Amino acid sequence: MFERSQLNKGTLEGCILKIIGREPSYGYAIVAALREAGFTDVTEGTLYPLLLRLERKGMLSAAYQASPNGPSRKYYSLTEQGAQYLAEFEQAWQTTAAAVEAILQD
Amino acid sequence: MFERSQLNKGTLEGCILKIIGREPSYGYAIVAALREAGFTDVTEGTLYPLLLRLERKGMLSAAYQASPNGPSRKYYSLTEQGAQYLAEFEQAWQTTAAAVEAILQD
DNA sequence: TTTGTCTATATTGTAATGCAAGGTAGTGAC
DNA sequence: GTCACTACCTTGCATTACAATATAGACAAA
Repeated sequence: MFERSQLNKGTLEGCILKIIGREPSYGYAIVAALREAGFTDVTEGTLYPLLLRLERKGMLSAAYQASPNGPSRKYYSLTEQGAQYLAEFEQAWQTTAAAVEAILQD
Repeated sequence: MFERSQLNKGTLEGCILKIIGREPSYGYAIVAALREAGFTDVTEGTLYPLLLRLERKGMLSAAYQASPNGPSRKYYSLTEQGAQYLAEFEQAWQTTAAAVEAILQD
């Protein structure tokens, strides 16, 4: 069986930055957005470590904010460095996707 | 700096199976095919371990054949199991690519 | 009041993967 | 006989997605 999750490597990171780039968001909501977009199997166990990694790398900045429904939410914003990283990702994605399509077609 | 190689995870494997599925081929030629398709940075150090892995998993079968230019070539062929795995990969790729595009657009 | 559900974040450990680095060896041209 | 090209292989490392597990607040229903 082919493990679909292998295809998430590298792409998830970029997608998360893109989502946060639109407007600051928090983990629980980001998981929902990813699932809706088609990453149906993404769980919190995947996302939270990833967010922490991106924060430590300086791609994201974070601030807690009270929630009306439960525990405080940790809102992430894209830093300038993160925006640049995102641009690089988008470029790389297009290049790689084109290469894969070139091979798969026919 | 975004590491483009992260996007290769999972995709390379499928692309290799696809190339071999068209007609049996050997490592050195497969590297050339990948480079031409757009995986410009792929090296033998990446490919050979991957081919061995796929062979051990039963996705590929191999046979040595003399070369007119140098050492014997190890020709790989797609097994039945490999063909099924490839089909699963193609399906997964389309799903994932659609999800990424959905997020990146706009 | 306690049970369950939804919201929300975090940590630990593991397996898979790409890749750098290094090594071996055949062929042929100069 | 040295160089360049062809052709294969192995060891070890860093990154990554993910499962599993833990913690905890809010709130409704039983």
